[in-house]
Amino acid sequence: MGVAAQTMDSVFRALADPTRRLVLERLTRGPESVSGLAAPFDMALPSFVEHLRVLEDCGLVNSSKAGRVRTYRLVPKRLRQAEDWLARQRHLWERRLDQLDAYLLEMKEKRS
Amino acid sequence: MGVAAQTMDSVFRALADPTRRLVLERLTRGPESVSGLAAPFDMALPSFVEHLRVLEDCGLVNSSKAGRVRTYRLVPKRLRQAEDWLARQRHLWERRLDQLDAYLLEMKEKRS
DNA sequence: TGAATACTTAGGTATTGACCTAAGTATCAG
DNA sequence: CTGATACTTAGGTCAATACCTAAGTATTCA
Repeated sequence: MGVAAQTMDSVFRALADPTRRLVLERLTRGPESVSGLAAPFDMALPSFVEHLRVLEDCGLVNSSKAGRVRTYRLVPKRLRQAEDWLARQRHLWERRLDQLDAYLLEMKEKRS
Repeated sequence: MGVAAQTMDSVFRALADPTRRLVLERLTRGPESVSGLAAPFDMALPSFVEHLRVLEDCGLVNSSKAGRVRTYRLVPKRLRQAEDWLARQRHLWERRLDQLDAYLLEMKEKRS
């Protein structure tokens, strides 16, 4: 059925940080090294690398090392799973828009 | 342009907990009271209410109190913003599928 | 080979998150 | 008006997160 809850936990958790989201956005322009990814951020390298570890642990990216350079790239699968959950929720929510209508009506009544 | 980063932070953070996701799923069946939402969970009420606070603080739900009963309901806006971010990312990622192809090719080479 | 580069490891601090128990307030039902 | 109900507040523990500095290892290049 659904994706394991722990997977969803770790993916949403990873997305809940602006540094990590910016890294993902950067990677949409192509693979990049650790120092290349770190450059825009005013943060000690070990701290930044920890963000990369979070992204890799949850499967949003992967990496490989050639010589002394480690290169990161996107892995679409997890992001798609997260999007699927959200899309399914939104679908269900919209079937419940009558709730919202009821709420708006209630607000209108309060105002008058 | 985009939604404020802090908003995205708090929404993804809220989604990164299985209890909170289950609450959202429950609310797609309609508004519900605190105790009604809490019933399925083996958790002290104050702990559970804290989850509701997180959901309300980030705008995924709202609540109103009538007498001694507080009722929660979904608010679609934030979820849609989160979905939009993910959809945009996925779109960009897919335009980069050549990266993935390159990676898969690399793996194939390693295996041989 | 020796210095520079690109991470990596080790370990420390401060805040936040997820839970708990105990006790409080506000409403409603009889 | 009294007890039960439905939260709410107060405060405490424990683990995880997001940073840091300092020092290490592994490559590459002159």
